Amino acid sequence: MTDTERPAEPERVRAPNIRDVARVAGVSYQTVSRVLNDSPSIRPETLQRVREAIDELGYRPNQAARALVTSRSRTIGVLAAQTVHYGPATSIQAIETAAREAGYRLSITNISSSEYASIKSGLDYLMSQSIEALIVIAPQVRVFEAISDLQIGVPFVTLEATGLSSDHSLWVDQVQGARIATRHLIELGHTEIMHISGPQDWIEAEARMQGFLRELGDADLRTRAPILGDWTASFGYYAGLELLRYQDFTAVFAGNDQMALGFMHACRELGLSVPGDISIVGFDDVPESAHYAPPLTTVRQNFAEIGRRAVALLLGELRGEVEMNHDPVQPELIIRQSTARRP
Amino acid sequence: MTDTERPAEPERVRAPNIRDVARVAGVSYQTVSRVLNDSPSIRPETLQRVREAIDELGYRPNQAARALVTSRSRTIGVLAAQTVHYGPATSIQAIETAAREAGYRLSITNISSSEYASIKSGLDYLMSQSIEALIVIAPQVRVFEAISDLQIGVPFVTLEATGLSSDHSLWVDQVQGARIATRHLIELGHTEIMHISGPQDWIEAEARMQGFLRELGDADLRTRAPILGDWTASFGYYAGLELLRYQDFTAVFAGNDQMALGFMHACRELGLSVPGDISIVGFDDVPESAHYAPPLTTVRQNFAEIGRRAVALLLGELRGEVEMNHDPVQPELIIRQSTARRP
DNA sequence: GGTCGCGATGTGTACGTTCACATCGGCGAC
DNA sequence: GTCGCCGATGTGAACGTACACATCGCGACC
Repeated sequence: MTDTERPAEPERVRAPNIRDVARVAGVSYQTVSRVLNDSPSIRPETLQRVREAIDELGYRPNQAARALVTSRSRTIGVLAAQTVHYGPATSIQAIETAAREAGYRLSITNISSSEYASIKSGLDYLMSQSIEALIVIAPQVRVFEAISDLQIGVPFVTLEATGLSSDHSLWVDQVQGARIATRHLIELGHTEIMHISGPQDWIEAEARMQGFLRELGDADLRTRAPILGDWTASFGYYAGLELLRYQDFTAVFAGNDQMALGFMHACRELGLSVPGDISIVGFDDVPESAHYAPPLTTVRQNFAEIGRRAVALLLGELRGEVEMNHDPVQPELIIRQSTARRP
Repeated sequence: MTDTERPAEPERVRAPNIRDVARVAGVSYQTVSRVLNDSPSIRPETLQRVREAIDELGYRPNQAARALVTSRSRTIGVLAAQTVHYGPATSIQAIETAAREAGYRLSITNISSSEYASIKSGLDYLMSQSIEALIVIAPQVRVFEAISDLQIGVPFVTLEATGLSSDHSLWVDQVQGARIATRHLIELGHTEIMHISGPQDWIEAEARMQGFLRELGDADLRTRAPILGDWTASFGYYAGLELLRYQDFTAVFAGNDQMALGFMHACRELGLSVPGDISIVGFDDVPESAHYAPPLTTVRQNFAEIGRRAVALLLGELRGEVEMNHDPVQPELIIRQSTARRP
C-alpha cells in the first residue's frame, strides 16, 4: 500500500487540524479555537465562515491535544463488578448517557474478583487514564482501602452503598428497602422468615441484611442467621434445596430477584407451593421478575436514577459547586403473587 | 481557592512527567521514554535506576500526550444497544477485558433507538474520540449505511451478524442455532411450530428467523408468519396471551430466553402445561433460564468468546496481520424441561 | 478631537510524549 | 593499530490545542 510510485503525493492523509480550518476560513487558528469553545466575542459572519470551513474539511477537534493542554481528560472512570447483572448494567447505561451529554467520556473497568489486588489493579488502570472522577459499582468493603492507598486525588462516589461514608456515597436506601420487604412478610403473618443475602463484601448486601434484621427486631421476632449467597439463581436454587429440608420457616426474603428465582425453583421441585406454602420476596425488580412463576413480589430500585445522580454529583463537584442532593432514592415495594398470608 | 496569600508557594501540584523522572534517575528523558516503551538496548543498571525513579515519583505516562504524538488513541469504540441484556453485556465485558490486556481502552456508546439519526450520532461521537477500531453490537441493518456515510476509516466488526457482509462480521452461527432448536422440536413430533422473533432490524433476529424457516422447509412443514417482538419478557407474555387463543400450534421457538419466559407465563395463566401442552425453546441460555418454570430448553451461545474474538480480530488488523479465524462460533442446544414429545 | 474602553482578532508559548537523528565509547576485523 | 560498526545514550523537533497577552479598529465620552 505504501509503495506508491507517485512521489508527488504529499504525504499520508492527515486529519485536518485547527490551522487547516483557519486557512480555509481565512482567519487565524485562534479564532477557530474560539468558535470551538464558543467564545462570546465572535462576529456572526466570522462564525459562519469558520463553521463552513469545519464542515467542508470534516474537521474534528483532537481530544488528545485538548486533554494535553488543558490537563483535563474529560473522562469519568467506572470501577464495576458484575456488569452483566441488571442493576449495575442499568446504572452504567444511565451513567454513560449522562456523561456523554455533559461532554465526558467513560472509562469502564471490570473487576473479576473482590480481592484487594484485583480492585487495586482496576483502580490503577483507571488512574492511568487520568480520570477526573470515579464511580464505584463493586464490592466496596475493600474499595475504600484501595482508594486511600492509591491516593485517588479525584472526586468519587460509590453507588448503592450504605450511609456510612456519607460524603462519597449515593444510594438507594437499601436498609429501608429491606425493611419494607420484611414488613410486608410480617404483615402477612409470617413469623419465621429466612434471609438469603448477597456476598458479604457487597455493602448493599450488608445493608439489606441490616434492614431485615432491624425490622425483625422491631417486631420482636426471632432472627436467624442469614445465608450468604452470591447473587446467582443457582445459589438460590441449591440454598433452597438445602434449607427446605427442615421447613422451619414460611417466608423468604432474597437479596435479589435471581436468588429468589432459584429458590422458587427449589420449592417447585420439592412440591411446595409459592405462595401457598412459602412466601418469597426478591429485590431489584428486574424486568423478568414480573413473569416468574409466580410473578415475584420484590423491591424496585431506580438504578438509572442513581446513575444519573452520580454523574450530576461528580460534575457539580468538578465545577466546584456546592454539594447536591444526597438524599437516598426511595425504593418501592412491588407486590405480585409470590407472597400470601401465612398458611 | 486561587487567592492564596503565600506567593512563595511554587505552583499547583503538577503530575510528574518524563523529565522529572529523568532528573531523579540521572539520565535523559529519552532514556526514560525508552524504558517505558521497553526498548531492547538499555543497560540493566540504567533500567533499574529509571524504574526506581518512576516508583519514587509515582509517575504515570500521560496518555493524552502519547496519543497526540503517536496519533494513536489506543481506543476501541463500541456501538451498543440493549446493554442491559445478558448477551451484549457479556460480550462487552469480554471485550473490555481483552482490550485492556492488550493496552487498549474502550469507548462505549449506547444507542437508544435504532433510528438512523441515533446510530449516526453514536458513531459520530465515537469518531470524535478518534477510535482506532469499532465493534458494533446493535441493530445492524442501518449501521452499515451509517458507517459508509460517515466514512469510518477504521477497521470494524459487527457482532452476531449474519454472514452477509462477511469481512466485517463475527458471529455465532445464528442460522445454525435456530435450525437445531427447530429440529429439536420437529424431532419431538411437532408439526405446527410458532416463532416469536426479535426486532426486524436486528440481524441476528433475522438470522434466527431464516434458520427457523429453512429447517421447517427442509422438513416440508407448513411455515407460518413469525411474530415480530422486541426481546422483552413482557412482549412474550402478551404475544402468548394473544396467540394461545387459537392454539393451532403445539410448539414455540422464541427468539430469546426472555420472550420464552413471558410466553410460559402466558401459558401458565391460561392453564396450559409446558411442556405438556406446549413445548418451548428459547435462545441465549441466560443463566436464569435453568431456573425458569420449567427450566428452559434453549440454545447456548458463547457471547464472551465472540467478544474476545472481535478484539483479537481488530488488533490483528491494526497490526497489519493477515486475517484470522472467521469461523462462526457454533451454538449448542441445551435440552431442559420445556420441550416434550407432541401430545 | 484625543483618549479610553472594548469588541474582535492575531501571535507566542506550553502541555508531555515519541520519532529521527546525533553523539560517544568500546570492541572486533583487517 | 586503525577503521568501522554497534550498543547505549542524548538533543532537537513535532504532534494539535488552549491560554495569556498583544494588536487593531471603532465608537463614546469628556
